[in-house]
Amino acid sequence: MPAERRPNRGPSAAAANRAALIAAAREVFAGAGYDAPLSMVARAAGVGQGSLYRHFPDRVSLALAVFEDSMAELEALAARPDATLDDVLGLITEQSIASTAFVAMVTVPPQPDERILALRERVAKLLAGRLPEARRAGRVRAGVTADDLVLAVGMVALLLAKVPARERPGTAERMWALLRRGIEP
Amino acid sequence: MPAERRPNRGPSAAAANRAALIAAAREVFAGAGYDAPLSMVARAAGVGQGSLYRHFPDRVSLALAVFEDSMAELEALAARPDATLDDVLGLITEQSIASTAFVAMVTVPPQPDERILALRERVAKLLAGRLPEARRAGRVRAGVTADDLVLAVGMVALLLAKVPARERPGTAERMWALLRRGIEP
Amino acid sequence: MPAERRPNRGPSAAAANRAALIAAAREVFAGAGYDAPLSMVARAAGVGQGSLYRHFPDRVSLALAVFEDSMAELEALAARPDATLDDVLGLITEQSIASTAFVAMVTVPPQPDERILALRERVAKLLAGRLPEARRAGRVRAGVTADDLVLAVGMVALLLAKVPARERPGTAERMWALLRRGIEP
Amino acid sequence: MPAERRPNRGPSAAAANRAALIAAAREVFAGAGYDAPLSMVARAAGVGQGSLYRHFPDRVSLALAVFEDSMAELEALAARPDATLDDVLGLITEQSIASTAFVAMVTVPPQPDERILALRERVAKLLAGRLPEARRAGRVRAGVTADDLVLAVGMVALLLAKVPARERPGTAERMWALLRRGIEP
DNA sequence: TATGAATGAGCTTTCATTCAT
DNA sequence: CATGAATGAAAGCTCATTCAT
Repeated sequence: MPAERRPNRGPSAAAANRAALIAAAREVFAGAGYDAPLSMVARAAGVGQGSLYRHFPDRVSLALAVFEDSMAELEALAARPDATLDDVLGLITEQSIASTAFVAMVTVPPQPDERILALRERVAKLLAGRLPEARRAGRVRAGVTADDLVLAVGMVALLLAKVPARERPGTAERMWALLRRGIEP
Repeated sequence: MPAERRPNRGPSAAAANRAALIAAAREVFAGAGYDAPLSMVARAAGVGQGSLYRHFPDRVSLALAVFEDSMAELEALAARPDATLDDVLGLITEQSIASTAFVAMVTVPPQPDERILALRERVAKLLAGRLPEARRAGRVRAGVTADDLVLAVGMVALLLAKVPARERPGTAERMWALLRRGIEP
Repeated sequence: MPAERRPNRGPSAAAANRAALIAAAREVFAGAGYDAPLSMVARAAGVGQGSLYRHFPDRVSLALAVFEDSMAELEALAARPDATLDDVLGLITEQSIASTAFVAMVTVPPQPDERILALRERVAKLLAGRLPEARRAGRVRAGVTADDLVLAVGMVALLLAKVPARERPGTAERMWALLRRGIEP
Repeated sequence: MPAERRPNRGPSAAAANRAALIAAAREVFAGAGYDAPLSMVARAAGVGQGSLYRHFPDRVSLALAVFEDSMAELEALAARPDATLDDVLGLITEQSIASTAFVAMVTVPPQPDERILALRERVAKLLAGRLPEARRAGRVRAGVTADDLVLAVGMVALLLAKVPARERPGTAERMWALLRRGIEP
């Protein structure tokens, strides 16, 4: 009688498990950092280790899934015709504060992983999309590229990741005060 | 065949071992980050595990030794009467490029270790010392504090740590182009 | 040639592993003392280190499992209405001979561990339960407390632990010959 | 410049070193137990590790030297014509309280080491010497042998070793209250 | 397909012992 | 002959990954 084994809820549970894993990973990555043990994620999701590996064969694929939401949110904002570059940067910053791992990983990939680079491209594209208009509006200097912005965003995210959560808003504020002036004409 | 036991080179090897450990740690920290396994350092130094622990009882004391040189160099520059804030920031940036771990650790301590915080203080003081003059020279805006500079410096170092070595100079250049404008009046 | 990797026998091996670990620990504790390396237990059980730690996260929990049988046996005897104090002491002595670590640990806890102290309490209570009757029967002097008995029992167990197995019965006999006279009125 | 190496005080220091090692070992064994690191002994003695090994090639030989004093004290007492068995047992008990390691090791050797067994013999002989007289004085029952006494003494010492120092006198008292009655006719 | 136990590699740390100086 | 650094073999423990059920 090996204690109480969670019942095999069958294939129909697959989608629910997947969702639970993503939600759990979001929490865990936020709380314990991107390097948290995967077993912690599985436990938090109430799911077996094996299921985690079935859905997400490695840490990166789990992270990608976790970050997809944030990414979508970002792209949704960027797609709105009235969204300015500042709006986009603002949202990224908010996301950095809430989930440093996401922005840092997306903008400054820790390993040369194909899939992560793809994400980075999406961010770059999204920023590039807002850039011409921002230039016209006199918000951005000529020399500043979308790549510069990606790097700046990532840089701030890396910093925020090292800062206690309660100091993040203030720190983000201070760094963007510098960077914004550096971006403006 | 147990591999080849390293001969006991005796006490005279102590100094050489210590130096080898520091050099190896510098490499390893640069390559694999500040969290790299200490055993890797010992291996890279060609030194037994025990010797590493004799010389440096914990990770921080090893790091302090590794970074002492850089710190001294920095303080030497800051002590020269003709050194400007830009000179100091420039040197820190160079150091960030060469040894990202140093600047990142000093400016944005990963753990609240007494000794690391002391280093941070040294850097902050050193920057603060150059600040009034830089303000008088019209190089720095009123609102910018030494703390802002420490954060900025750390932020760039964190970014450089994630970037392949050969892209570091260019990346540092680009980020400081933004930040410098943010700092100036 | 990395030796021969043990095949992963799957979850069905869990119960068997647990039992093997307990059995191995009983042997190892008896042979090498309670301070024996846990890795030795894992090896003796033919089980990976990780499995040992999964089943028993620390030394104490392993010991508790090992000793639970003995404890139950003891309490079963003490619960019988016709059991005398001598019977109980006799059984403890037998157990001391067979598994010195158990009695020594329970009666004279090496560390102030909550769970071990609880075991000690169980033994003390169990002896105390038989004491009044033994006094009435003229088998125990007035001044002798249950605590005295616990100490005496532990003391003998410690001694037996240091004595080669084949000399244990005789040694126990001799020591109890002294102690019994000390206990009687 | 490797710090401050203790000067080599030459051969004449040998005796002083030896004495310092014995004194240090006595302290260390008492404080940190018989299993304390030998390096701790060397440090406490202000002596190099190598010197420790020169004087005492293994832990046992160091222990023997440490215990020789106690042994001599014991034999001196036993040699006095007016010393009773009780006196000798009393002194052993005192020694047990002060330095549990000594009595435990001498009376119940942890390993079958020739030299330790010899010590045990000395204790047995010493007790045997006082036994006939104690029997005549009606202090000891006929069946009780010197070996019984050695075992009893060792047993108490083992117990005391497991008991916090401040409880030792009381515990010794209680156990000997039992044992003494067991010994008397 | 889900489960969670099994596995062992790898890391940190300690310490007995050796040995160049 | 003293010194103390060098050495590496454990030991404890964690975790990514595999795999029988």
